[in-house]
Amino acid sequence: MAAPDTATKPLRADARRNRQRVLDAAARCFAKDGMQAQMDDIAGCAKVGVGTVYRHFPTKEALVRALADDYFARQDELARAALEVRDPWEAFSGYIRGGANLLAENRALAETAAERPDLMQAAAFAASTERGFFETLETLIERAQSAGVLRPDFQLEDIPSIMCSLGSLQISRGQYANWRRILEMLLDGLRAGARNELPPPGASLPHP
Amino acid sequence: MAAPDTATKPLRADARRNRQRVLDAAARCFAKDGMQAQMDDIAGCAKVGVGTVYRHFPTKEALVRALADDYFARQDELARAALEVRDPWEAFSGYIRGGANLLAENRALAETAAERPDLMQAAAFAASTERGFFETLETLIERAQSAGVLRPDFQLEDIPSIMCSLGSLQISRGQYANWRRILEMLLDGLRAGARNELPPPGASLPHP
DNA sequence: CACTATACGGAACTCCAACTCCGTTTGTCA
DNA sequence: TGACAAACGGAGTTGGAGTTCCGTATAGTG
Repeated sequence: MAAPDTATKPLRADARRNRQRVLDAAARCFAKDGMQAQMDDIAGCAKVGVGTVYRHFPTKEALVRALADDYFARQDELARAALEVRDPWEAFSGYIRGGANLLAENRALAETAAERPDLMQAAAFAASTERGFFETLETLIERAQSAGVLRPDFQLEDIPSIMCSLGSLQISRGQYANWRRILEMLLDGLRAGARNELPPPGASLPHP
Repeated sequence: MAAPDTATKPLRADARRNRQRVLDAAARCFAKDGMQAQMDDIAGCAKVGVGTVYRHFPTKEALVRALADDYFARQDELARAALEVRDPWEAFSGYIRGGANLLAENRALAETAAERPDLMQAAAFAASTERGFFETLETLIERAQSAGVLRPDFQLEDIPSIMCSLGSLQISRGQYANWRRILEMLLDGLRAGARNELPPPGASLPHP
């Protein structure tokens, strides 16, 4: 899936510059208006014709996808940075907070997470550098669980769900201003020792 | 805000029947396809012409609003029923579970909660019977907090946010199948005794 | 300084989904 | 049962947003 011919030829200088302007404009417009943002507006915002937008990104979806790639590259950075944090709970919860903040800044991606999880998932897998993004998350989870600070029944798949949940509170800028409170309450529920913990999913014994 | 002239004239028998068929069809279509559902499809599903749909509901939004009214009437019922439950935690958490299930059954309302909270709020206020819906929720919260089973910093406004969050996981039927797990973990975080509780919002002293 | 491939701009096109209109049908009531 | 207001059906209209097309402009090259 990695680009088979990334070296298809270096872009002309103006083309490279415009491509970036379009990306920046798209980020701004999508952050502000969500998927409502219109291609013409993005073009205008980038001070470029619509045609130029379409030369670089053949469809609106392709443009969103490009932003999603960028987003997951940052998520990946956050997760890696969290690996450096000593305290396993701070590492885990710090990543969750940071990731949620990142999503909170882009309304269109919050919408996409709810409506097109497939697209987000594809972008998430593409974000992998040498070590996969999800593997990094898995490590954060395992560390926190081994340290006994994260409930043992927490699973990797819970992370996208949590992000999507919190993201949905961002779609309507203004209402639901309390999303951080909700997140903190949820985090309290994720700590080991919360009432209704179940045994970890696939294991009946701890590591021998 | 209650209908000023509900008695504008009794509908003709066929009109009354068709109105109901449209509502039923809309409920089905919106539940299945979310806001993507098309007016023509709804008409077809109700075995009725589009014109008939529009005679009863002048816009798509009006149709959604009618469903939202119905939805909040049920939410109201749930909340009242919860008042009858002895155990204050069961009452509170039972309502939350029931309410989330209700929203989970209607994709379009889950989308609307995220995108048009204003519309949902209006419908929620309209749901009031003699006792307001939100007052009932407030009572559930206070009872649980007085009993020391719900964290004292939990607020009424957290309920719509929680519903919206969980609802967003329903928008893409299929992905995010773990929403009930997320809810249970969140509920664990809502119980009194969770780590990072803050003092209740407006009070520095308990009731004297 | 030509010359050409590459890129640009934005008017025009297309498609789709909400909504309208009007000729036809049907319930109601005297 | 006849008359008429109320309701119906669905082809057609409208508007809006994504996408295309092509004449013009410009970066890169010999």
